[in-house]
Amino acid sequence: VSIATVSRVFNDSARVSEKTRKKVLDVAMELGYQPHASARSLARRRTEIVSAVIPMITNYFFAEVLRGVQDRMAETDFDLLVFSARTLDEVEIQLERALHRGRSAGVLLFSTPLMNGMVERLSHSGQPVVLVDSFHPSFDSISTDNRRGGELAAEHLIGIGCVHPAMIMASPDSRPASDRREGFLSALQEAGIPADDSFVISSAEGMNHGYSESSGYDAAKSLFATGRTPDGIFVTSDIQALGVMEALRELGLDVPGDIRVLGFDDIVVSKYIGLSTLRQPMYEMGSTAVQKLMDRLSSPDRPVSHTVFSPHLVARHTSAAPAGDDTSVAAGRPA
Amino acid sequence: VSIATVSRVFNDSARVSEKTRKKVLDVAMELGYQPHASARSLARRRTEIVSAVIPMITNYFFAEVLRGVQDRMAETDFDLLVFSARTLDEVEIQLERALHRGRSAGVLLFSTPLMNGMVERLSHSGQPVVLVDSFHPSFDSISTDNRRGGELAAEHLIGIGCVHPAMIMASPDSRPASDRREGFLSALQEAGIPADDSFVISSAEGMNHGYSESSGYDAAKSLFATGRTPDGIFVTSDIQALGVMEALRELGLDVPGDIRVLGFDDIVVSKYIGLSTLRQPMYEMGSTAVQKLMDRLSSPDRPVSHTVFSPHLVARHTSAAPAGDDTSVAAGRPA
DNA sequence: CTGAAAGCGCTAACAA
DNA sequence: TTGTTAGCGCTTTCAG
Repeated sequence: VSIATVSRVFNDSARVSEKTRKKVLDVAMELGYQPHASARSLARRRTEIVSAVIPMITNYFFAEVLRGVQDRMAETDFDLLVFSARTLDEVEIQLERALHRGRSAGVLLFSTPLMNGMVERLSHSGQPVVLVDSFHPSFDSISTDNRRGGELAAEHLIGIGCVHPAMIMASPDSRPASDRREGFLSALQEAGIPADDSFVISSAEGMNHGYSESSGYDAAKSLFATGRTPDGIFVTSDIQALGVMEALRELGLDVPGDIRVLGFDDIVVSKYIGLSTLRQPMYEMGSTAVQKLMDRLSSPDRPVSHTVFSPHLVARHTSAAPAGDDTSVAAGRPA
Repeated sequence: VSIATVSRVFNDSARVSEKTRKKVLDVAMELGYQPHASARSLARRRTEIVSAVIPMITNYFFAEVLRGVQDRMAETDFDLLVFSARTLDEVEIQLERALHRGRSAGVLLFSTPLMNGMVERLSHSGQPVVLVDSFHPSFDSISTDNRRGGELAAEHLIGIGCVHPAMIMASPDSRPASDRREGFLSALQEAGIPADDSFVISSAEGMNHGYSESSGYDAAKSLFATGRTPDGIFVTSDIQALGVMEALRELGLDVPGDIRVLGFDDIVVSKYIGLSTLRQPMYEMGSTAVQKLMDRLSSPDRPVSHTVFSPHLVARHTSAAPAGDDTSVAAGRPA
């Protein structure tokens, strides 16, 4: 019944007899005793908290990734502090808050390009960081092969017979969005379609880097306002695609009859509205990110590692080929 | 340049001259000094963290509520610890974790009926709790008038001419779901439709209390398997309604031509798929919850308070009345 | 294997 | 207005 011994018990120290361990545990249970988190981390000089900094929690993409994060985290003794932001400026503020006062042991930074002094700020903080959905040579990261995603999009659209493809992308400041454009355009050219930037229209900026229903809606409207009449549209996210489809409906265009739509992400609702898309393994991205962070926490000197997932096509109703064409048979409309 | 003085500066104590305050702040800035969170909360005997315990973060309803939580929280010095769970059992585990070791100053408990020993456990923890989307006389709470929601649903369906309404609800264990049923059935009877429980089919239980696309899908399938042919369906959540609509599509039924669908919540995607629904002020529920918690933290002895929001009808495409009928003109399909 | 004692970095009386 | 001092509840040498 000493004090150091209790500490040993709660830290699984080897140097404590089975007998006293049990005694301590019993009494602790009876009294409802639990070691105080703050005192513990003060003494140990480390916390058991990880921070997640997330631009726009509304975005369903993050909801999926978060599930992976939470599930993996539940297996550890760490808790998750969530900081969400609506704009890039807010991300910096929230990141600052996350790094603040040594509250957390490490941070997961989502979909945020590392600007200006952020790299130094992060290194200087001493906290390990893992980048999710972005890249920087100095930090562990998880991302998707967005260029490849763009290529797959172009190939699919061409495969189902589109001859006038177009693309609606999020802000060009979003690296994933511009990588997807690059892959898309290059695959079009590869296929003999003389593609250039006029094939691409960018969502209005602002909130959430253009990844929103409303920016997709606006972009679609302005696309048709220019007089172009594409027969297929690749959109950089499912969430934007929802807005695009709403706009098409208002324009009296039938999907997939008059025009095909292909999104990106494969958020949960996509299945239920029959939206064709390029799937990112969101859940895995989340859980892998946590794993990477745990690995680095336990061995800080390991080399920086980057994991890149490949997107894959999920063809559904909105990109169904004309009857008789079976290029998209693979997935088809669910059931 | 003393130590207590620095503490005073960082705690906005009045008893420090403008001059030294500035000096301290300057030096702190230069050195990048920040008071250590754990040490501070150990000394003060209180943390600046609030825990949110959320069943199934995938559910878009929570994503919306969380936005309200985050926004309000950003105005305080508190950070948010998120614990998500997939089943009710997991909720208990996560709640336990949230109350553990005094990590947080208070907790927000979402959509969870207080079972068995939970009331005592919560009171015993010493941490204030605010219930969101559930009710218990002993704790502050925020909820929606679900019974009224059910009534509104029935009135709307009847208003657009439905004569054989049906309802697909989540698990009967979900209090919001059964309150909605109660309101729904009583309004039907009020209108002269001899309604009883045969009008209602409950989603399969399991994950997330039946609030999921797949459980909506399954329920719709089994509803029609019984041979019933309703001309309108009230579903207890938009998320389930997505599954219901998918099922109807497969059954070859046109919405709203053959049958009308009315959801609950008004999650973001509902607007984009034209789903009629009963809107809960999710954002406000989240921000109000945080406010209530802050209030209680600052004055623990205030009387328990309960806030009840009223749902309101958002009529869209899926409940459009036959041409010529203008009962649902108010909202209509979004421009 | 167990206890004693010295902090971890800060706050909060209490003096000065 | 500022400094001194005694903890907050735990971990961690260092003895025993």
